[in-house]
Amino acid sequence: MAPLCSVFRRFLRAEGQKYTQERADILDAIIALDDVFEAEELLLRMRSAGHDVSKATIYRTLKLLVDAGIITQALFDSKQAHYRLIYGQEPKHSMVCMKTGKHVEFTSPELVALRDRICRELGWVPVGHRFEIYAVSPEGDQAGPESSSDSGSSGRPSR
Amino acid sequence: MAPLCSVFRRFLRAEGQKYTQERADILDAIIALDDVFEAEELLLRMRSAGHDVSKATIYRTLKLLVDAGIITQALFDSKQAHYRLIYGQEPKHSMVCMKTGKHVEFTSPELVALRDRICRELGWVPVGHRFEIYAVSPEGDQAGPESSSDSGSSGRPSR
DNA sequence: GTCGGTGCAAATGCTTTGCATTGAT
DNA sequence: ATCAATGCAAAGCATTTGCACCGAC
Repeated sequence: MAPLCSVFRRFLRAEGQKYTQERADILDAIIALDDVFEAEELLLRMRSAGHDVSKATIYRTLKLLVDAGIITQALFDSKQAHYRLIYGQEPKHSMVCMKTGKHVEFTSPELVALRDRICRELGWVPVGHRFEIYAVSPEGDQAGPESSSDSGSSGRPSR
Repeated sequence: MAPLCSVFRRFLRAEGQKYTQERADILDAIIALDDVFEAEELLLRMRSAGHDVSKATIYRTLKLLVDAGIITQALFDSKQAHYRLIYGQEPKHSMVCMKTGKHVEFTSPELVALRDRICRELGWVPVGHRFEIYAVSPEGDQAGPESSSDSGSSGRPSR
């Protein structure tokens, strides 16, 4: 089992906050999810697992988990916030399929190196970054070009 | 003068839509802005320039401009949508200062190369990408470490 | 026993939409 | 003339917040 609860607990203590049942349950649910997720989804899964929490608490706890460095936001091309576990994981990034909506996560040390170099050149100190690729997956490609008169424009997410 | 209006016009015609005064004014205002902007900001600037348009039209037109490949969304670490002109420009990315909130734009051909390689390795066809760096700018650094007991966590935007 | 946490419902704030009017083609 | 666009105000929706009660320390 992950040391994540201890990490969270430690973080909360340092902030003068409490480690409650709800917060523990939310963290457990996130670990069980093991993928990119959104607040609503988390709520539903917890509910069906018999661990009911209010939406407000979900949101409040997600914020804490982000601050604790345990999760981070991901998949920004959407109006809804998405999150992903990061603690103890190599930095991951998303590749999103423009045809099927499917997304896969990948890691890239080169990317970090590139980031550091760009920062150095500009005199900034790197803290973090976010990289998202929009592409067409093999499956989406097979599906053949679809309707929407979209062909002329440059690569941009369909939101 | 930019050929942007013709590009937009052509796009609209192809979609069976009309090139109206309002749409022309909005595009002009965006060109004049010459930076990352948000809907509200655009509205205000247009208003003070005597080109009043409704908020609804701003939003509707921004969507069209994105579809036309003329602008794109940017600066995702915020609850508000931000846009940036992209037509005819080298792909730009943002570096955001975690202390001052300042952001600068930069370009990076290496990044595109890296993206293409990652896609190739996974068998996907690249369409576009988005890269955002969170860092501390020289000015932010001088300001010295500030209050919020944040030091322990990994790099993540403060939202 | 103290604070801080939780749930609820109401409030926010950006963005979208329905509808009657206006305007581009 | 026709069909789409505009403006307005109302609706949506994810997220946040105020407040009374509850629970971790």
